[in-house]
Amino acid sequence: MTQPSSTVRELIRQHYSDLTQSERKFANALLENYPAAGLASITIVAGQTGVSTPTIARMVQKLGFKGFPQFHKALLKELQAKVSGPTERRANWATEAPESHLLNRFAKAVTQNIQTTFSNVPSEAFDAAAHLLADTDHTLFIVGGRITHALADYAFTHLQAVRPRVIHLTSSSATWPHYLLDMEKGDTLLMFDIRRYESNLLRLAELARDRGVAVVLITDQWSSPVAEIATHSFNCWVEIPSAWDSNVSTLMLLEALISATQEEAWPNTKDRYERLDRLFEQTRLFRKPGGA
Amino acid sequence: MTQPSSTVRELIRQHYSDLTQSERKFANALLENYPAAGLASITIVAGQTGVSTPTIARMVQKLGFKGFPQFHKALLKELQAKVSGPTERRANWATEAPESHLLNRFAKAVTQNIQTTFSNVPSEAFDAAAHLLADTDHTLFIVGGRITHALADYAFTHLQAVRPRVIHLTSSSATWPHYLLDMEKGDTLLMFDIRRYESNLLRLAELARDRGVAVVLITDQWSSPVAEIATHSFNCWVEIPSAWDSNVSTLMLLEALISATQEEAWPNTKDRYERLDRLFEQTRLFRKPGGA
DNA sequence: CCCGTTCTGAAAAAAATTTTCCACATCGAC
DNA sequence: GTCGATGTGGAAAATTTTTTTCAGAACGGG
Repeated sequence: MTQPSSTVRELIRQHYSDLTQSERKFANALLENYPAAGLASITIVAGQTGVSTPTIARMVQKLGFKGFPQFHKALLKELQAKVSGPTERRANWATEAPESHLLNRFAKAVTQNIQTTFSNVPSEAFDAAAHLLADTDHTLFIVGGRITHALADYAFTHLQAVRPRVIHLTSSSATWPHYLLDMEKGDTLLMFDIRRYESNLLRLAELARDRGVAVVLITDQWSSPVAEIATHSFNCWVEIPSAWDSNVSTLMLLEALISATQEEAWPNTKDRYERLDRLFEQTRLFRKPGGA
Repeated sequence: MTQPSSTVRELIRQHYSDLTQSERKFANALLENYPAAGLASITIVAGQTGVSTPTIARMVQKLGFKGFPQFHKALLKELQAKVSGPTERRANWATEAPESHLLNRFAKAVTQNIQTTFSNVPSEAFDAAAHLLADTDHTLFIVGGRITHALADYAFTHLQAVRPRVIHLTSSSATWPHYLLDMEKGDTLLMFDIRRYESNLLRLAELARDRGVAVVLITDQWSSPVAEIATHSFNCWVEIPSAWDSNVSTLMLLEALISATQEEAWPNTKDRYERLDRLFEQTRLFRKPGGA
């Protein structure tokens, strides 16, 4: 993928690690509004980004251009090439894919799902659920089904960073009795169950409830039977034109919950986060963050 | 500007009868290559059209602009509007939640990420990557990092349903050499690496490439160093106002890739899907679908 | 906590762009 | 064929944009 005459977009990616904070500010702005954000005069571009003109000038030189005018011309050339290429005249400027491409059909369906999902989240239940997830006085158990196993894993990784006493039940239901042994009144069970609902998840939820455990359920728009038992349950719209279901909205709700949990637990867990950061530094397996 | 809300295109049509021969020359050139042909400097624009600078200057004044810079700005503004245009910015997201509720802030940030991500996917590379993932004559390896492990898992679960010969590398890098042993020329490695890029993933990618394996990378907007090596790489916008990154857009791109893969591989794998369905029925662990 | 390095933006200098002015060319009318 | 009106582009003037310079600020390492 290393081509001599690459697009400005590629040039930015290639040189991104060389860029300074202010320069990245412009790089990000340009990538987010490509190529329009780079086609005005250097003065205007700098003003819109909130940096000075020399910063822009220095950056385009790092990208390999002799000066801003050359950079400007390169962007323009790309724009022109796009028009003469596929004869579509009114094509989306920012998007390369034609309207009917799978990418666009997919984006449309998923955006719709996300909107519907969010419109249907009861905010009190959401806040209450976040409160449960942030309760470090009790243990938090997480479990998912066949497909949602990955989501449970994701939830576990993040919540474990936020708070102690988080346990991920492996998806093999044979091991669940062991975990049930340790569940106590006041604990919380975060559960994922989307269609092709799994009966052993329902059984687990029942047993957990009987032990005084609060159940937070993330399910699909048709609601898993676990919803009857759950303390709080949230519906995510998952349907896409495909043989399987999309979990984008599910992940989005999960992330929102994690975010709320973190916000709630922050005073208690800030130190925890910093310790985790230091631990990663020490292992030297991880590079510094890429940007802002 | 007499008409504040009319496009330059419309202005040209409106004033076309007032234009002189040379002026029409530029008008036609602009309409044919809109708006790129008007976004360079007046000198260049004039040169490309084959007329003099005063001609251009007089014409844009006839169109109602004070000068060429104003005309330039108007074109740019139209271009910019296109980017944010197709996205329906919903005024009220969650029906009941107040504007400032975390849910709404979150939805806003993530929607922005998704849009930008999709705008930046090169459709040819996407199709090519789907082709690689659908190639059942070779083995497909999947690997993720610390956080993206869950995404790799998700990808594995779905792709395994679509095609045979899919292998998920556990996130423990100690076991990777074993997998490398079995990698052969023509195989594909699907890799996730978002910031806090992991150096052992880079090493793995290098070794895989050396063995003739195609690397498909899903990374963040700043690009993992693996991108240098990858056959195809895709950038996902992951930034949210939080200490960690959102993987909603990442999952969305992944699902789109899975969807494309499935579409491509369908003739060969339809039977596989039906067999899988029957197997689930037989285990009796799963209930019938809940809805539509 | 200090020092050296790197980064950043205000302002001046340099280089362009845009505009204005004016002479020449073109065209149709008489 | 001459005249007047209109259209056109070369070149200078006015303006703006781009670049350079430099001093202060921010950052990171010891």
